[in-house]
Amino acid sequence: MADTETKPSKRSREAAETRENILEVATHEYADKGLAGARIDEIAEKTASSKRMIYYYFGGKDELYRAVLERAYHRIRAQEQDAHFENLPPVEALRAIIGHNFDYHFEHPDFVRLVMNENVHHGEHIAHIASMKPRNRSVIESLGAILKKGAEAGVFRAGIDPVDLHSMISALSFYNVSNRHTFLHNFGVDFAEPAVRAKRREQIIACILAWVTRD
Amino acid sequence: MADTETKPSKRSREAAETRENILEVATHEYADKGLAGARIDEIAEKTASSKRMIYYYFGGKDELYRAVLERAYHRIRAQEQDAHFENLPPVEALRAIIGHNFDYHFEHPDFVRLVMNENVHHGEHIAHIASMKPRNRSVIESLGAILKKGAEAGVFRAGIDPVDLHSMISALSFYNVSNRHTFLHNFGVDFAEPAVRAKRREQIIACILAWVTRD
Amino acid sequence: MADTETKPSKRSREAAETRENILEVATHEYADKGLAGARIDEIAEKTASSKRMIYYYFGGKDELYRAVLERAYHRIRAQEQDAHFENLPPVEALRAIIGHNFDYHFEHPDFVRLVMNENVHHGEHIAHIASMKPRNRSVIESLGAILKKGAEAGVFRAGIDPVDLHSMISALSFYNVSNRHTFLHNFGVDFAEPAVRAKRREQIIACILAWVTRD
Amino acid sequence: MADTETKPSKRSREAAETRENILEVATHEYADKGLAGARIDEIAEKTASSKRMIYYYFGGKDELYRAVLERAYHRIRAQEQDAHFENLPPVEALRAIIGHNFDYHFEHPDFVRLVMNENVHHGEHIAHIASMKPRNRSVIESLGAILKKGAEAGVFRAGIDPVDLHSMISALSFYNVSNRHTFLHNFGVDFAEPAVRAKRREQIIACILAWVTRD
DNA sequence: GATGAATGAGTGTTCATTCAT
DNA sequence: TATGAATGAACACTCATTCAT
Repeated sequence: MADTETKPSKRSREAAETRENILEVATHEYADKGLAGARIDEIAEKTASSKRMIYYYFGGKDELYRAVLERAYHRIRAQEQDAHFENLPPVEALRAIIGHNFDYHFEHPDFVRLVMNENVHHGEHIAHIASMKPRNRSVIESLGAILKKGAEAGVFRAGIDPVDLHSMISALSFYNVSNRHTFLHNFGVDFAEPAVRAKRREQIIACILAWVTRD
Repeated sequence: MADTETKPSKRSREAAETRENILEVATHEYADKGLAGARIDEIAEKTASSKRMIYYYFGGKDELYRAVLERAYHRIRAQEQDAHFENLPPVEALRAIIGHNFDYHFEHPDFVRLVMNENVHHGEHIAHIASMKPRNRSVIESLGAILKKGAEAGVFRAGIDPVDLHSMISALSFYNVSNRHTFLHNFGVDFAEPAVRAKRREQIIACILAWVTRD
Repeated sequence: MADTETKPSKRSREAAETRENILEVATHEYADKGLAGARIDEIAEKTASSKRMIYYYFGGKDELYRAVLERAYHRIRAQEQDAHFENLPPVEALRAIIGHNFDYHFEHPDFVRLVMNENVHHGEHIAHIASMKPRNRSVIESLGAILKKGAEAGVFRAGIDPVDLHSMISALSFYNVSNRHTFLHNFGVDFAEPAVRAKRREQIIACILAWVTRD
Repeated sequence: MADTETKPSKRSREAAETRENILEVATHEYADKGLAGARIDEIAEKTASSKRMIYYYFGGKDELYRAVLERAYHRIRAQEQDAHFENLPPVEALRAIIGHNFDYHFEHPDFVRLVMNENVHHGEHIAHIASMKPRNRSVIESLGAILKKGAEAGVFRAGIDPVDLHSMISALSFYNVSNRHTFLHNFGVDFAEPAVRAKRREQIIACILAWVTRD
């Protein structure tokens, strides 16, 4: 029956929901407390299902963490691929990309915190996740195309490595979320405050544009 | 008694050494595994003394962590205060400060990782540490003085908030250490490689200078 | 319906095959790991059918174990009954019986291990299996007949209890399989090695014959 | 101080008692239920101390099992070494050794059951215990000396391998304890009944002597 | 000041079994 | 009859912390 493919059974649909529900809860817990600090019991409790199901679907605490990490990365890459700024003039395209990246970090603190945690663990878990590199490549290619167009148009310096550019954008976007609490305590400025956030957004765009345009 | 200050007894000298030894070991453990991931038993084992001493001197796991965090911050602020670049011309001074900050992060990954961890914990522990703000102020004052001198000299734009400038420098320096592992996995570039590190050092300096200098 | 016996339906034939397949797999698992050590999931996985079928056909882990145990005992008793040595002269008949018993143990380690396991469980499961005693009786009767014939012929001592004789044969045959691993480790001799096995076979026959013939 | 060696502190004496108490309880539990069937919680409960102490002293379930196994073997070998029958005439010495071995098995069913369990586990744990072989050697040497003396005196056959002899004695002694429950169920004879036991003791001695003595 | 022994609450994981389709 | 999903009780093991000497 064609139906079996187009209409998944009620059972399997519910199963997918269970899985997704677990991932959602776990994402928040791991982001909030880190891999070592999160508790399987607590994740299970906040879930619509049970602790047993976590083991049924994911195998264990670490494997669940990896599934969470993979999902988080897939989401940001998917967003990046959805956003097509290549048709804009180079400067506008770069402005848009930086702004988009900046906003994404702010709107997805869980992603930022998962990445922090993964670095705390020396990236040992991300190493086990395949299928990540092809997605990363497209980000770089996109930046590369804009840089090339801008260089040809004489608005950008030539010779800028798109990976370097990406690290600049990423570093400046990441910090606002990753270091929010210590920065607030040390300097009394909360990056999450709307006014501060808007100001920083412009500064970061300006900073990077200044870097790519000046000789 | 004046004696206790001028001639510390053998006992108290040894006590200070024990304390320092514990802090050193604990710094590395907390930096390596995070607060939740670190183990008191493991810290004690790597120490020249015993688990009992940790409780004797610091009270518990969290208190030890706070002592470690405080010590790490004191050290970076001390270094920053030792480095006096105010007498250099503004551009040179800023170059020196950025380079110094960049290098400090690279040479003290434990500090970077402790700060990451503290943010994972929403800065709840740094909040309990007093005596941090005065030290932070001096960093900002130092940058403020340079900005002012540069603006007066016409080389820097006017109206730059030294706190914003500090966040720029910090973000760009921090990222290379904090996100080293995920960046390596995703883009195949290891920030810790000497050539990469040197290149990024120059780019970061260039980027910030481009931002603060007048067009 | 007579049909159900003479022409088993396809369904019931398949059902019998499913049952038998489960028993075969379970026999090996229980023999290998013991009742407590065996895992229903693992048994189900190695089966051509599923975990649900185990519960459908047998009821549960313990009941499956009993079915396995019963089947294993039925098989050895069936073999013993198939082997008719009563027509041989007493000494030859006894030789044949001992040799046959010795070989059976070697060739059916799963049976030996199931019996070991059952004794570990204080024989609580075998107690629930009916229909075992009549079969055991025939072994004893067979030995009794040979002993009687031998005593009458003057080659065996009189007054030997066939149950005692059976326990001698059984003990000497069982040990080679049941204690193979510890004996190998302790004394460096592997009963399963062909040369060792052949030597022991002769010694055991000789030993028991010496016992029944000497005064 | 010499005292520290001759007079162990109260603490360490109590610690040794705790260890020993755990071993005693664990021996019985492992012997009763097997490695897979025994429960750490249950062992802990029957102990004068706690579950945590089991992990403190032994490390885990398997390691505790190994400690139990090692202790059980050390005890039987120690008993064997304490019993000196070498000065008796060969036949009497052998009688004594067999009787002693037979009795030991009856009086130490835990030992027998631990060995059964170890064989269920394919001897994988005993393989990790060092220091067992030298002790085993002395049993064989002892039997070898008796066999030699008996052969020289013309009462025993020449050429009997003491390891073979040991396996005969061991097999016949072991079975009465190891297979007690199934034998009782199958043949209605309880090896543990005093009369049965006494009868089997004599039969086993007679059987082995018949085998080793010259016709 | 220093050490090994002890503890209880918790932490990840596994198990036999049952349910819904 | 057959299958994947679900369950709760139990299980082995770990942790920060305290006690006794």
